[in-house]
Amino acid sequence: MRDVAKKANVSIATVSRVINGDGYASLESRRRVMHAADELGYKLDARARSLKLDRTNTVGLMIPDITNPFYSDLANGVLTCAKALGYHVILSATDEDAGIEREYLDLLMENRVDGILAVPTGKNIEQWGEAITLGTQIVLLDRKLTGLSDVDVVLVDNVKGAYEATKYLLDLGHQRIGILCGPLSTTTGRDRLAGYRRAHQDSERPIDDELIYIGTFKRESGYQGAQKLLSMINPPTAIFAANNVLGEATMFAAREQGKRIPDDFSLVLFDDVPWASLTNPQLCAVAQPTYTIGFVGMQRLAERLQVSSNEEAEARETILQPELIVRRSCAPPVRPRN
Amino acid sequence: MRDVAKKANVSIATVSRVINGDGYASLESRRRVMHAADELGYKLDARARSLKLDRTNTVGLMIPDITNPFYSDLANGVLTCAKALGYHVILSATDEDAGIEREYLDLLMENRVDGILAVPTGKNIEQWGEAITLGTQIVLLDRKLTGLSDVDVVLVDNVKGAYEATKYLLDLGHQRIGILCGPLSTTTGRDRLAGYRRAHQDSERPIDDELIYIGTFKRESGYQGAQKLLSMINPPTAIFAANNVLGEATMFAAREQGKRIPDDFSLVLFDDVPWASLTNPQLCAVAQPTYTIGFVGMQRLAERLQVSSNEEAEARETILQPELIVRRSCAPPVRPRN
DNA sequence: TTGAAAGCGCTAACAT
DNA sequence: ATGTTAGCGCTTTCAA
Repeated sequence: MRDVAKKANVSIATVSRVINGDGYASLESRRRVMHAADELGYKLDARARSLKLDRTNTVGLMIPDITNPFYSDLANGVLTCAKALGYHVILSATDEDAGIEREYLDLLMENRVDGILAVPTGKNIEQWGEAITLGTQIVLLDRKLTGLSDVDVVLVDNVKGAYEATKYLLDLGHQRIGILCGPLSTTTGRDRLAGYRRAHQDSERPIDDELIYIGTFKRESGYQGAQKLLSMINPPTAIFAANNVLGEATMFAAREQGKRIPDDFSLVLFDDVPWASLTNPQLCAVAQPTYTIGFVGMQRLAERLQVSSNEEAEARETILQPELIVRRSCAPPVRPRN
Repeated sequence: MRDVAKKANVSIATVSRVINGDGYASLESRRRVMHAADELGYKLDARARSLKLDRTNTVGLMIPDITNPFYSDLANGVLTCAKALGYHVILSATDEDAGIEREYLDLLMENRVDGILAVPTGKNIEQWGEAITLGTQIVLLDRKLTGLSDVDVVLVDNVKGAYEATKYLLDLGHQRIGILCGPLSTTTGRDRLAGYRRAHQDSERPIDDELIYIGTFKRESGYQGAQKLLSMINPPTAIFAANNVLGEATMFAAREQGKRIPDDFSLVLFDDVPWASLTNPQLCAVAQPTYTIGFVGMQRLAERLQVSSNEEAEARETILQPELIVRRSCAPPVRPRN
């Protein structure tokens, strides 16, 4: 900047003004500065500016796994909205690991991002609380953090989605419905299980606890869970997989055991995927407004940042609606048991 | 930091030393500083530090589309390696748009990222050249930039992959093989077409130019291209889709036209996807070491950053091998024509 | 072992 | 319309 100023025969203040299109500057200075700037290949230093202005125009985004289409679609929503609003985003993948999550949280705070969007692991409630206390602007996506009010959150009605999926299976006549569930440290894990339970209650059907497999949201867990359920002496006639990865894993497990869908058992996923209608059979799933979660989350965060210095904006909870997409992977049980 | 110093009754220099575990500091000061620091909820300011140290430990990553499993897997490789090496990454999606790419390039440079990893659109050769001239450390992924030597690049042997896919179809007896190709502004577009051509030459089969559909790597393009090819009077008996999205779109187009795979036409994709073996039929594809491209790319960049100030490290080109995965979507043509 | 002070590149208040 | 200057939070040389 000094160099540009020298070359253009003006002060660095003028250079600053020209660069920012801000204050006054004569046409002549403007021309000279511009010229000198690209002669020298000058690029503004965003760090220095942010140090002065106390804002980085950067937000942090933490998701469990970028290769899961749910999260990558969600991230896409964030990126798109962020771009429109002039923010850029530092992305980090936590792999559902509490340690990694803490590490990234620190990192983002050290970089003084303007705000953070996160699908939290659920295992660092205290740290998140601390971050909020320190004044960090946070919007949670997809999952809540129990005990942490005071945070904006954008999510889907998981109880409802799971309820409808389970109800659909029950109405088809299934008596033994297995569930491949995520960790109970997450609200998505808990709520989807709750929906499953409530549907049974409302239909006055008992639940065999053997049919509830609680693991993680990852492939291996789904695979093991599906194997276990499918090889029971009295196996379920339907399986509800609590996310897309678990559902995919179930398909593989079924193939290996030579089980046919929906002949041998019906399958519903929570979380639809683009290729669900290309599989054999086409997959019945609870669709979520994935992209929207990210997009709206970024909007909320931006709104918070506008009023930041004002009084504490009170926490808002945005709940989006899931939708059951019926496809061919579900059918009445062949040998219904009573 | 000043506050911490005050509270601990030491100078800010000492605080700095303690925080960095660097220089000398008495056990007593160390203790006092640590105490004061977390009493006050002190967090180092990475921006200020980077300003001083002239390095940000941040790299930029530019990919066309995060929802494409190829790029998200690649990004995953980058993230994983970056984490291991202590870098964090600013992610941006260009949507194959030259303007957006330029914008992000500027942004990353303004933020003084230590280096940039990019799957370039191919439309901003000049800007990339300029960035390099200005001393930015760059590693290109998946695609080269013609006319730009001097850049590290990590990619797959696209000619070979396309050659093998096409050869496989030719050997099955197909005489009319359609190709859904990406933009020729990208080396992936050009090279995959080149492989297709060379396979024909080597087998001494003519190519009907009507069968070559050059579009973009996006869904709509694939859909239109597939529709066009499939509704020809003398349609191809096989289609080679130059990426996974194009292949997926072809499946949808085929379904709408009531065409069966592989009965009515065979299908091969460039770029395997996780669910390729769950579709009906299972999809034959050219698999790429996607994650590795990202991982190795980040490694290369880190290596460059180590020697940066030394003499110019000369550009290295890393070429990984693709592999044809034979699955059920290919079969001999039903009515081979001569 | 510790402190004082310069300077990284920028913006903005103030002075001209 | 333009220039001078303080200061954002940090590291590091130099001196004590």
